[in-house]
Amino acid sequence: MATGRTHRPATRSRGIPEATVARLPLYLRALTALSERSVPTVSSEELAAAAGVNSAKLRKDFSYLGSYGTRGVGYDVEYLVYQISRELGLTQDWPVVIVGIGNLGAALANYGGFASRGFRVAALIDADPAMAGRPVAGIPVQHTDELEKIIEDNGVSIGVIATPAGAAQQVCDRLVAAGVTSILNFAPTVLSVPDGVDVRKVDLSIELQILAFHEQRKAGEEAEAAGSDGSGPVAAARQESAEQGPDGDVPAVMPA
Amino acid sequence: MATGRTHRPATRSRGIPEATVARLPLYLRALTALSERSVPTVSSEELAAAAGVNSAKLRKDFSYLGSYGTRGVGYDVEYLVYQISRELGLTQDWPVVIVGIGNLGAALANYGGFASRGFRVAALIDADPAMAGRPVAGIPVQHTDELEKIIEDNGVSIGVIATPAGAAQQVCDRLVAAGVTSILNFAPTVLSVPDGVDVRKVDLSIELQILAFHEQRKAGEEAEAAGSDGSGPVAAARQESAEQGPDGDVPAVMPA
DNA sequence: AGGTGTGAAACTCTTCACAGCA
DNA sequence: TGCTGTGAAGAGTTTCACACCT
Repeated sequence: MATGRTHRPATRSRGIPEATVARLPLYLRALTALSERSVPTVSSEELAAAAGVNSAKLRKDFSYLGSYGTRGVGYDVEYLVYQISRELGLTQDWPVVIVGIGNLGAALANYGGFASRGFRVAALIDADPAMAGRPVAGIPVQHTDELEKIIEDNGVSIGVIATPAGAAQQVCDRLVAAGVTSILNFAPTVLSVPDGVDVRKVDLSIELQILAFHEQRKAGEEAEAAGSDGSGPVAAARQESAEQGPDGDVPAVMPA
Repeated sequence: MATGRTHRPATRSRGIPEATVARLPLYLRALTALSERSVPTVSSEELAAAAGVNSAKLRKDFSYLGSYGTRGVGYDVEYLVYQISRELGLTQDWPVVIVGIGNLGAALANYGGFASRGFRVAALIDADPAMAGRPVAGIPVQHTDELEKIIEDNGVSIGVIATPAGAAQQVCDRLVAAGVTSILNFAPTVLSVPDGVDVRKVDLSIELQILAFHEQRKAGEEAEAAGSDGSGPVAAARQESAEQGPDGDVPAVMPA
């Protein structure tokens, strides 16, 4: 890793594993659906199925949060929704700005999944003066010149970058300088940020490339398997099938 | 683990770890940039920096592909581009269909990153009859009724779902029935697919929730730290900062 | 010298399997 | 009885550190 020294002696055991954190939103989504159907309790087995994980993993994940279940019964849906929301920090309001209002930025602005969690789109920002003032998803687009003012006035700490790759680092620098400490990056570039700033990235073409890898392997195996196993083509077999591998791992910190 | 493997003692040692596969596109992007600047060779250190990983990891990753470097020198850029492309299956053409042409679907259709890899948008499909015939990114949108025909005529094995959550499973079923074996899902739902079909998902709000978790933790630590360490506010401290955790892990299989 | 390739150690995450409580 | 909570085993991933080649 970069410089660091690793272990943090102190900071106590608030240690929820990253892998667990990444699944909490999944559980939350499943729980919200149950809540809307007024289901009072769920077993780890049922909830795991709804979230698409196995029950042992789910129970282990929840064990990091505390003992919120009842043996012999299961989990109280409403209570769990609250606990997970709190753990994820969704009980507070998070103003976010979206920079780069092309198709993707517009899609993000219109995406209902944000508002339903604690996220509020505080502003849309674009470098194109022609966009300024035009409303997208009911929010008027503002010019990049206003970026710093917007961040400060709204106390924004989370920024979404949906600009072309070429503009991303520059936008990122300005966001960070203005006080943003978490960035969700859709531009296909590695962003360099100072220590203390989190970056997560979503790269559409990377996901497709991973699929292509597996797709190619299937084709190869298929050809190779001709004859080795006489039991029909696809066969039934194990559930589980498609786990999404360790995907991510975005370093985000870049040593000059 | 995606679908397939597992069983089958045979299939020989073509085993590239998932974590490595997930990083190959990152390396490829960095290498492509170097290639465009006509850089002939790179060291693991330089390339790692450009891709945002550390050099030991990069060398280990490449070691799974073979010994493509030269000790004391580094890696030949063009050669590596080719080897990685081949490994990912990008030396062949992958026709893909995008289903659901809202803002997000349109963004995907317009995304240049696809064509520049081996992906070709074979068709855009939407359920809204009013969209039919209208061109998006130069490609006319076709109605959902045509889905099966399009898949078959074009030999499509990769499908992208950008529909609302409610329609996703149905679309998924039709894609699979028509022969698609890899799906990239943008709808916030767990998709149920038969064995042998890969699903990767991208959920915008999940990424934001993970950022919120860390953001909240930062705020907490900051408050808690007041006084414990006299050296200025933010301090240097842990480098580490922004690794994108084990993010993914999409189960994709959903019972009932 | 300079930088790759790689065993081995360290760490993280997942799965097992069962004790223990409602 | 039924299902949670969890120690322990197992699998996968990252990092170390150095032998080895150019």
